[in-house]
Amino acid sequence: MTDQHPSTPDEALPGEPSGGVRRARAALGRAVRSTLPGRGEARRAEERTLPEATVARLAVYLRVLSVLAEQGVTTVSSEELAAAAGVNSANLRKDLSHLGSYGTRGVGYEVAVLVDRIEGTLGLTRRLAVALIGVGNLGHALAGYGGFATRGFHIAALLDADPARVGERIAGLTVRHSDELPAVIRELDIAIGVIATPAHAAQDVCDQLVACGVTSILNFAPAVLAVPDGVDVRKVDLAIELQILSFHEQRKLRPGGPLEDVG
Amino acid sequence: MTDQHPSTPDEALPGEPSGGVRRARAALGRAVRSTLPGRGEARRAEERTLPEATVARLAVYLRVLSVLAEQGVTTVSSEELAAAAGVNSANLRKDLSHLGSYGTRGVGYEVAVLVDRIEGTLGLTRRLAVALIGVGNLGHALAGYGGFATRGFHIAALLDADPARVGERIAGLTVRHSDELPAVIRELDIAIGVIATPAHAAQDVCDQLVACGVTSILNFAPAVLAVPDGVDVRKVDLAIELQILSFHEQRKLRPGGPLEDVG
DNA sequence: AGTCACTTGTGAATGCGTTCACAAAATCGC
DNA sequence: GCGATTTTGTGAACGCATTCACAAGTGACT
Repeated sequence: MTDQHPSTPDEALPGEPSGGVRRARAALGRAVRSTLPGRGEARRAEERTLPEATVARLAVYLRVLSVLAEQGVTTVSSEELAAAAGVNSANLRKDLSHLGSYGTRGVGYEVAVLVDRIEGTLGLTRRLAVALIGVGNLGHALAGYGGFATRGFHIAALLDADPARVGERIAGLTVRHSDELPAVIRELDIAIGVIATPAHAAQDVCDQLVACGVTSILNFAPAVLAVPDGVDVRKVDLAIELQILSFHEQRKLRPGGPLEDVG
Repeated sequence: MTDQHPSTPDEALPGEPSGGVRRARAALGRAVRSTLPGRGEARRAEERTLPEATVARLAVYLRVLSVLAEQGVTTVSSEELAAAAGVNSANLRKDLSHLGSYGTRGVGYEVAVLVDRIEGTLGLTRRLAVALIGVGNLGHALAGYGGFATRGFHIAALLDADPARVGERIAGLTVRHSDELPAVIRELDIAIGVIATPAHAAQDVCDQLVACGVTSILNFAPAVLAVPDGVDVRKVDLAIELQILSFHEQRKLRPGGPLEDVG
């Protein structure tokens, strides 16, 4: 049935559902107060609260737009862009309208403008420093993964608790011991922590990150992390993704499925 | 939003059996309700369509329950389980109620029963065969990643388009050439395809998988896949996860952020 | 200028998912 | 047996997200 599952959580997942960002807010309606200066600025819209689902899709649009830009496309309609991103065009338009009015009726959107706006919105104009903790099987791959560096991020430090791994050079970086985490965070101004440790170590590492002021964490360990309010955790869990697929796989085989309606 | 419990350090840390959660009550009562459904109709519920978000969470509950089971916990309340899984307890109860009525009022849920029900629902009783296409940086790590095999899955084949990689042995498997994909799928009864190729190759591989009858795909390539109805695609995109964190990171710095609530 | 074809931006409608709140079990103590 | 206590299961309320549908803006062409 479903073409494509959104994340989540989210997405969620889990994440949204997927996961999804666990963010704690003061739980009361719309904590959007802010400076509230009369009505003036039209560009205020870009900064205010964006629906979580929209943020996730903006990143997708950005990727598609980059490809289009490379191909020399300068203008794109919501219909085209939505198709390429695998979403409904009305949905896309509403997403973009949250950033302000950057399209031209009858024409479409200028690719370059859109790229700029989205990058600005996602805060990709400055490169955030990422620390990767856990240089095992998966962490090793992540360290070398080009996709990280391509846009807006750079891995600034690798850490591991295993003394045997400390000193190893991976992707131009030397692995340091986990004990140095606080120092590393301060020295390198780490904004994002990526946890790729075994599950049993994840909460510990997480606590350390939080204690050192890191408020954005990407967790690859198969564990549920508890964090205080104000800390964002996103979870990537391979086993869970497979299990979700397994569920649908099973459903396809079963009687009573989409095509069968017993009387 | 999602009500994440502030870092209660003694919550349910895997390594820490510190008092609290551990509950070892004797498993008596009507332990064997499952064979003789008291109300008769409970069987039906397990097959009906489950909300997508619920499926994703079931996988999380399963993981938490496994940890509890290892610790010798036999009974758990929705409140406890929800806390350990990072969700609202009413949400959890509703999720579980979709599988039927397997709790006992005034007592809670039997861990073992719940594990069984969830595994059954997710179709984890049979091990599905997974083919991994693309044995580059990330694919290599996935092949060796223990988390895959741990429950319900086994990687049955590795493939790559690069002749230089064909023949290499990874995690007990020999890498075969992508051209053999159709043969591999038939021979090994592949149910799930995992794509870990570069972005430009992903759609091609996807099309081949679909053409060979695979209807469940996990995509690690940074590309949007187009698939026909009836095919499930789940996407794991590291760059997008980081960009979402980046957005929230930026928001925290801005005036009007969550911490600025003073009059 | 006027018409036509096209596309954005957005109110309204709909659907989905989460949370609340409470009645209905179940157990325990007496 | 009965009331106190606990906890499930669920109807109802709520909030967020998606989709629909269309008015309004734009350019092209005559």
